[in-house]
Amino acid sequence: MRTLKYAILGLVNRRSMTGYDISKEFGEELINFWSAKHSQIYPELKKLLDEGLVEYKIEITGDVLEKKVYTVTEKGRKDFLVWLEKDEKLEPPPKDQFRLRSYFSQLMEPSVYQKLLESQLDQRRKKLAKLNRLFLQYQQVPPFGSDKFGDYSVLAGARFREAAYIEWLELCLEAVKAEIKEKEK
Amino acid sequence: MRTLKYAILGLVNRRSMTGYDISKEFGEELINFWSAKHSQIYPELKKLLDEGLVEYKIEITGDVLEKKVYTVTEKGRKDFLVWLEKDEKLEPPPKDQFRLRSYFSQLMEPSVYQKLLESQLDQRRKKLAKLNRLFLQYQQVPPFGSDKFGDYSVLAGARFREAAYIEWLELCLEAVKAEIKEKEK
DNA sequence: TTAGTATTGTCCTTAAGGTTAAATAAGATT
DNA sequence: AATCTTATTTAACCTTAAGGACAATACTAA
Repeated sequence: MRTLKYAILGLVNRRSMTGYDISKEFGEELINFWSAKHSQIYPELKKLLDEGLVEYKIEITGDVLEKKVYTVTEKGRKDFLVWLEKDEKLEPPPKDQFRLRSYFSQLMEPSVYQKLLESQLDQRRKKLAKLNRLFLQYQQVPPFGSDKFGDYSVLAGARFREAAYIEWLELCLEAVKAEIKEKEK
Repeated sequence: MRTLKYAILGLVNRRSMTGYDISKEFGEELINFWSAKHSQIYPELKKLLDEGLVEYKIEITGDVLEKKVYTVTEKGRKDFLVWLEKDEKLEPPPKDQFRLRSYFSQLMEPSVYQKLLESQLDQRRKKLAKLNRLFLQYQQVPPFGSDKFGDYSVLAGARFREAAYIEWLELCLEAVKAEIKEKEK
């Protein structure tokens, strides 16, 4: 369903930007639920251009470096809004390699699985701590309609998600530890 | 990293099965964190065969219908175990269309976003209820190493995930409702 | 002057997923 | 007994998504 199309359209709708800027955006807040390499972005921008959904002006940085600054067209804005307001069915649950490993975990030595779990936990906790630090910026929920609401909302969502993942890992870890104790008897 | 390869190898390692059986497995517990269409499975099986990681025997159903029953080879089992025990860095967060919409939600009328949120909530709650029903089967945590541990673990994980998603949706809904009330004044 | 950042792009491979086709089997119905 | 439906089984074909590798040039600040 070409979702990248709408991610880009949405970003360019906020403010004019270059392909490089878009690329950077995917490395900031968006990274918690969307990403794309520049090798996807540039071809997609070209496509949007062909479809008349965006247009660009060339700006010169320094002496010669040409930047293509993209702006959304009226057609593009409409197209984006139609997508934005669409009520869709749930997507299939995301693929998750670690869950796949856990599904087959009985084939490992408990101590090996324990190590994997601890490594995951460590990484997830660090990630959550980072999200929490970002979250501190918000003294209160920014009002819906304000610039900050989107950022706040997805950040809050990412925190819930990570916290839930950690809960799950802890549960698994408990079970493995119990097993190891059992064995020692 | 050809994760489908390992998903299939893991399944076939449990018990011999046909492509069709594998296909069905992806529609059951696995569906909470992995899936694949048969149009991916058959080519992958052929590849695994070429690599000597699986082999098959033909069984006849009825008079003529040939079933290819796949079994993992020793080489395949080793390959699978190496993957299984690998400690990997976190994957990038999964793409999520609804989060993307939320990120841009300020561009919608609050009432429109409210409808979207309520629809998502409805669907997620139904899904969680289904997971909870399945979860009732387990009186207690099955011991690690037992057949059921994998099933239990990923089911528990799916419950945490859905519950967290619902929490997030509720938080968003609160914010939008507050905004609507504010406006009415 | 050199290292790092900015900027735009192509090419190639694999992964993913949808559509269609085609044949047989098994069970239910008329 | 004939027929209808649903499940089983394998497979080709096509499109999009994703991500890594390669390439080239320009600007900025230490």
